[in-house]
Amino acid sequence: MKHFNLTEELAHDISGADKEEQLFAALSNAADRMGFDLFALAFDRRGGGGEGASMLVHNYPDVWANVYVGFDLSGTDPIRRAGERSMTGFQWCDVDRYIPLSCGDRQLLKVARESGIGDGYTVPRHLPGEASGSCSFAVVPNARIPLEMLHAAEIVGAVALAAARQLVGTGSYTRRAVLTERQRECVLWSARGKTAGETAGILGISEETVVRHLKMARERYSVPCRQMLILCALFDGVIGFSDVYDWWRPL
Amino acid sequence: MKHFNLTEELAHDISGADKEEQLFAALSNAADRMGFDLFALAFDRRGGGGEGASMLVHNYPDVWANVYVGFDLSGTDPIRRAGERSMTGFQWCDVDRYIPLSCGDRQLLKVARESGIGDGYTVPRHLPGEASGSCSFAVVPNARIPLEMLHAAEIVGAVALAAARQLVGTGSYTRRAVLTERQRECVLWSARGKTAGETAGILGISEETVVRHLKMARERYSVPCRQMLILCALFDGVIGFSDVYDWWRPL
DNA sequence: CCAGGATTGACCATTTCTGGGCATAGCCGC
DNA sequence: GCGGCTATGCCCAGAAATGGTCAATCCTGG
Repeated sequence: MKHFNLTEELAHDISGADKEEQLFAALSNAADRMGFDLFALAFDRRGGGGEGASMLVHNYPDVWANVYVGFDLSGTDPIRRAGERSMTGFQWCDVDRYIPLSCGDRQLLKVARESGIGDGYTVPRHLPGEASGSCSFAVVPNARIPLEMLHAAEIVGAVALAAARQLVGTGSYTRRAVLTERQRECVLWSARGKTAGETAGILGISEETVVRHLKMARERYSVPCRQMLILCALFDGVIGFSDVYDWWRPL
Repeated sequence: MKHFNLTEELAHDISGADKEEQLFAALSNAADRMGFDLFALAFDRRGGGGEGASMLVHNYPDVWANVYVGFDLSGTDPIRRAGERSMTGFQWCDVDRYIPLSCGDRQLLKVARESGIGDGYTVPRHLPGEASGSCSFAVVPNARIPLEMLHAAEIVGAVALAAARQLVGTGSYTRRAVLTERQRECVLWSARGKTAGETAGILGISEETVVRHLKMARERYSVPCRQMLILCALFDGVIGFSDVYDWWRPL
């Protein structure tokens, strides 16, 4: 029962944290008790009104933290990208099962290793339209990752993310723009690669009207171009991957 | 170590399932071993258009299943709604911490109880733009919910959802085209809403060259327009939502 | 060494998109 | 009814994207 009780205990500590410092202390203790050297919790809330909030709690080496923040690597971090493709935690050495690694990605991981970060385990969580976050536990280079603790890490990470969500606050969360049915249809066909003219034919309306719908949709999301309109709709779940999937998959 | 080993064992069984029947059997066994009477796993690929876009595996009483499906209660189900607002599993008796319960919601829960479904624990998971799902474990009315097994249920549920994702079909990524680093960068900035000219300034190269990279990238994916190029890159994990996140709702 | 790919740069004609404006009609809530 | 939202249609000017061709440099694998 050792591990089980440990998980309970750590989860309890973490969920009791009501300040960032307490969360740091609890996570620090948790990482240590589970046999990890490092931890990093990142949580981002995206409010519809634009006032987002985020939290970053970690004990990564300063060298790496400075590089990461300085070069704003969070945008291209392959670990973070993999987190968008997994429903469960994953080991970093397995990221290429989730996403392809580019040269730049490998370079980033290499620099991380040189900065004192070895293998790790990341627990990702997403709330569509509201927030995304991840909680990672890692060891120093060449150290053994405590495989028997990954399930504990999964629980502890999840609890930590829930705690972070509480701390960041769900208060003024407002749903973002909603598209009308017609707008949604136009965005969908646009995402499927149709031009305004083709979409007009499909929907049986004038091309000018399709253009108008897309124009209104762009205004709702306050984006200037079609690419971003489609991405916004995708993230909001207004359209889904599977809506578009079969249009380019058959190749 | 009993619970810990049990979790490992059940997780292994479930992740080994490669058919819906095997998943049913594994979940059935898991629920039983953890002290639950009932289980239900629902997985939805966004969009719902194509075949195999969703999965439902459960051993709920027929009475309830018929009512649920017949009246299409999934749309109003408070448990499901709560699942969209939680990053971790939750007990059904705590749903009002996540969402306000309307009279209709309470009525729905009451009918469920009369149909033989007591308290339960639901593990929700979301992948932005791709899928949402939940895995619930429940007991019959007036039975004690195995509180000491909730963490195990969290793990088992997550693993079951990951398995369902594999079965439904979008789980494993297949490498189609690979973009060069430069192409990837151009696609990324394009996804962030930059025009070829702006991207050129950012990358410090000529606009013509950016256009060329995007052209080559489109050819690799055999798509005619920028929208689909970006979607393909997103599908493949070449770029991620987080890569573009902060650009499409900047201020 | 040579073939092939990656990267860079340029030009052109055509299509498409974007941001303005304008107008009619229907529907819903106050 | 009035105001607001939605849907529809049209016009225009300028910006951007697309598809095609040509050419130079650099690097890597055979």
